[in-house]
Amino acid sequence: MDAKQAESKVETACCNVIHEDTVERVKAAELPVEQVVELASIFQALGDSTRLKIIHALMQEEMCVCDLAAVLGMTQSAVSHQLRTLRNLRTIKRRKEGRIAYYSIDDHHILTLFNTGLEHVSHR
Amino acid sequence: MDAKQAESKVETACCNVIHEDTVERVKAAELPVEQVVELASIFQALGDSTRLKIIHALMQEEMCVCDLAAVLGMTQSAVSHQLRTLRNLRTIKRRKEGRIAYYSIDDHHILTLFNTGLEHVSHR
DNA sequence: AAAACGTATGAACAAATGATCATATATATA
DNA sequence: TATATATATGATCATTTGTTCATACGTTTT
Repeated sequence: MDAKQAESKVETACCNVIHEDTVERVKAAELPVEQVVELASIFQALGDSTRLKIIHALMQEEMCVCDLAAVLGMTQSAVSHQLRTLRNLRTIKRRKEGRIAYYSIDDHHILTLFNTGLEHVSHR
Repeated sequence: MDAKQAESKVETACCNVIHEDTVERVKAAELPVEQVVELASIFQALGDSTRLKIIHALMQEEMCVCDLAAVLGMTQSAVSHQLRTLRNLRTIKRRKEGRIAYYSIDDHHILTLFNTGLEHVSHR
């Protein structure tokens, strides 16, 4: 390996690899990119107070947009936008009855995450 | 209640409350704001691919910044910034040995969240 | 048919975010 | 002491995010 190759080997970092064995082991254990990205998007959906409040509300019972807005003290529009976000991620689902849209939890795995996180916060 | 009061009752929403009993019940079950905010910040920390990769790497073994940068194929600076974010949230901790900084998982509740989420991703 | 109502959505904007670059800090080595 | 190395950090910038406003859409009521 000449100087050029050695240089390119560390082009992504400003410093050299210190523990080659560690790097190799950890690289070998790496998760598929798509999996990490999807995981990140799930956590990101839960990473906002408004959306958490919506989820927690729907954990109690099915609700329409208007009632959610009243509970959260927010604009109907703001709530509707966030409901869309959560629905795109298949976290919640919608049921229409006339002009009223009822939302409820769709993905119940989310509840496990929510409760695990909540327990964590409680036990600080 | 006069017209003025009735109007202020629904000032946050563009529409009227449809199910008063539902709104009351859900309001009664509301979580404390600080708890929701803290919960959101935890999930937000996990809501980024880079940070998830860092956490997953540190789940394997303790690592220094340089090796992490090599594994992630990222700048030392970018990694350092994210490490700071995670450390501020007490998710990871730092051990210094000379000029080398070794990071490792601090909050092991995070691992439960990580694995629960991962399981969720795997099952569709 | 017209008006009222619940909901959805696009545009606009401020705030937050994540990466990069340059540089500072601190420790080790020559 | 001077230099090299590992890490930290402030400034900058492009992108993303969350809310608001205005308005459109679809259903119900009058």
